[in-house]
Order: sequence, then structure tokens, then C-alpha cells
Amino acid sequence: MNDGGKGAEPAARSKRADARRNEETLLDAAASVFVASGVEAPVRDIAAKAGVGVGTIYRHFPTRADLIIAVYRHQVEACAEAGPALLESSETPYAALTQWIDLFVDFLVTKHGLAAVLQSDNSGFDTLHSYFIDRLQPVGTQLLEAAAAAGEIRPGLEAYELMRGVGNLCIGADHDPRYDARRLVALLIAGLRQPR
Amino acid sequence: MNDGGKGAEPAARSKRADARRNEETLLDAAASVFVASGVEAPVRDIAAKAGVGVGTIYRHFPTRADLIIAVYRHQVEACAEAGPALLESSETPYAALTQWIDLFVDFLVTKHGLAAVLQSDNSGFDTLHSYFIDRLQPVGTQLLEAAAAAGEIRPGLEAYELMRGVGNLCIGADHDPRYDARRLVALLIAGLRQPR
DNA sequence: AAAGATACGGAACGTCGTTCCGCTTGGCAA
DNA sequence: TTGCCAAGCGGAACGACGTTCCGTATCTTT
Repeated sequence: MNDGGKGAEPAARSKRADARRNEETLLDAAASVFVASGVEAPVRDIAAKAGVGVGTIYRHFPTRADLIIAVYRHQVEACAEAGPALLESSETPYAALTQWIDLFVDFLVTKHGLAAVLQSDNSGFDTLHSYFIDRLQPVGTQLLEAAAAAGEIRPGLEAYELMRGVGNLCIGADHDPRYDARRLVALLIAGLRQPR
Repeated sequence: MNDGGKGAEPAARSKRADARRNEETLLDAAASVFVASGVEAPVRDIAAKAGVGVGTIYRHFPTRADLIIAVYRHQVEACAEAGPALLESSETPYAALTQWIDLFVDFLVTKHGLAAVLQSDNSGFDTLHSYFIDRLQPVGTQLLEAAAAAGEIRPGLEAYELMRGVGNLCIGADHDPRYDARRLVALLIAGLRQPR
């Protein structure tokens, strides 16, 4: 119950100094490549940008998905923590829910291809999917239940389903000006309202 | 303005008999492999199932996407034609719209991975995307405009956006019992209703 | 300074979609 | 019927991908 360190935090103590440095470099390089070419950018591109060999990437991140998780961990964390905060600061649970979803959508839409890879059934990316679900679903459940308890939305929708739906709607939202994920997500949430 | 034949219909006249036979075999094999392993099944699997070499596939279908189009062309056609029919047979345009969307969703959800590949930004699949849009968007527009004219839905949503949204919601709807695309699509359409 | 552990680079592997090319075969003219 | 040749075929080969492997280089400890 001490360090844990089951994954992608920058660096647990007791690694070689150069290794720690490389991990940092790698995260920066990955982040910048993701911005430039999307999350689906080839591993070799990231290695090149960081000036290391591909083997080095895999030493630090067992799979591409783990690298992606590591890059976005802080933002996912922030999104998760924003949930309860919104619930306190908002007029009604429904307002908190919509704002939280907006946050989530903003996050997804600004990361090229992240939403797509999130739902990809390609083996390997299920750990990415799981990470997002594990971290965000409880928050979604809390908001949904609060809004349902307040009678603002029709009950019976699982947070899992909502989050996947929202995630799906964000796919391809970049590189297509004719498609505005935000508008559709807004419709979806509007459909949740209690017809009262 | 005579035959046209720009593509994937079973066989234009004046091809060798064995070629025509192979094309048929290929379509059957592809259809059955798609059912068994999804649309993303490797080309080699389809070739094997059909008992031909991969070269033969590419002689008949310039790209994987064209093969997929050819396999599903009839069903897409049927869906497109169902639009105006529903508009006539239904009580209201909104009812026609929801039923048509149901048809579309049923189609997508029962074809493993088709929805995913439809939105994939992998090069080559844009022709698949285009085909669906070209064929179905006008129908969607007609239904949307009818419903809007009847004052049943809030106006201002483009058919393109709706269809992409619905398509996106169908991604991964198979192989995940916790995710029911139909429910979410229903919410989306419910959100379209005029708040009146 | 030497040894051992740790990390590195990048060649190599298996899979994918797609292309290429030497061989086979169906259809036609003689 | 025979022979010719365009049309068609099979599958090796290519380039890109994610991932693995291992000989070498570097850090750290004594």
C-alpha cells in the first residue's frame, strides 16, 4: 500500500538517471507528435522525435496504449476531479452533468483521433479504454444519479453507456468542419431530460 | 449514358465467364467472412475462403472498401428507398424519421465493425464513407426537412451531421452487451424534438 | 578501476493492404 | 479442331505498422 507504481507515472525512484530522463523526453515527444499527427502516429515517429530507438519506448511503456495513457493521465485526472466540484458549484445536478460532459467532450475533441482509438477494438487499446472507464465512469455515475434523484433526467441510463456514447460522438470531430460533435452531444443530453 | 458500370455491380457484360464466376464467389465469400469475423477481416482470409489468390480480389475490387461497398450495396439501396416510403406510410414525418433511423441503426449494428470502418480516417475508406453519405444523406435531408416543416423537431441540424452522429453511436455496439446503440440513438432523436 | 546491473538502438519478426509479374486459360478465328 | 493471345489468375514481394529480441553501451556501485 506504499508506492504502487503500477504504470505510467513519470518515474518511480530507483531507476537509472538516464532512464528517468528518457522517460520524460519520451512523454514530451509523444505529446508533441500527438498534437501534430494525432494519437495514431507511428511509434517510430515518436522515437525519432525523442531521438531514441523504438526499443526504448517499449522499455518504458509496454504498449502504445500505455504511452497514450501516460501522456493524458493528468488531464483525465483533472476531468475526473472536476465532477464532484461541479456538483457542488452548480445550480442543479443537471447543470453539473452538462458542464462535466462539456469538459469531457472538449478534452476528446482537441486530441486528434483519441476518441477513435478509445473505442477501437484493435487488441492492445482495451487497456486504454479500461483506463478511461475506470477513472471516469464512477464520476459519471455520481452525476447521473444526482440528476436522476433530483428528477431532472429520466433514470435508467448507465454511466458506462453515456460515456461510450459521448466518446463515440467525438470520433472524427476534428478534420471535418461539417461535423460538430458538441452539437450532437448537446442533443443527446437534451434527450435525457425528463419530459415533464 | 448507357451502362455506366462505375463499380461494383455483380458483372457488366463482356467479361470472361470465369471472371464473372469469381466475382460472384468473392462476394459470397466476403459476405460470409464479414459475418464471421467482421468487416475488418484480412483480405487474405476472404481470398482463402473464396479459394482464390489475393490478386484476384484486387482485379475485381480496386480496394478493400470497394469490396465492402459491393457486399452491402443492396442493403444500403434498400435503406435509401425506404425513406420516402416511410414518409408516405407514417402518421407524421417525425415517426417516419425515427423508423428510418431505426432501419439504419439495425443495418449498422448487425454488421460487425462496419460503423467503425465507416468513420475510420484510414486512407482508402473515405470512398466507403462517401458512398454511404452520397446515397443516404439526401434521404435524411428529406426526412429532416419534412419533420422540421411539420414543426415536430427543432430545425438547423444537417442530415450529414445526424447520419454521422448515428453512425458513430453504432460503433462497437456489437461485442459489448453493456452498450446499446439503439438506446442512445433514441435519446439523440428524442433530443431533436421541438420543446413545445 | 573493474564488474555487474540496467538501459539503449535498431535489426528482425509477423501482420496488414496493396502491387507486380510470370503463367494459365477461356473465347474466338481459321 | 487447332492455335493464338488478351484476359485473368496466384501468390511472392513491397512498404508500413506494432512489437520483440539481443548485442552493445552506459550508469552505478564497490
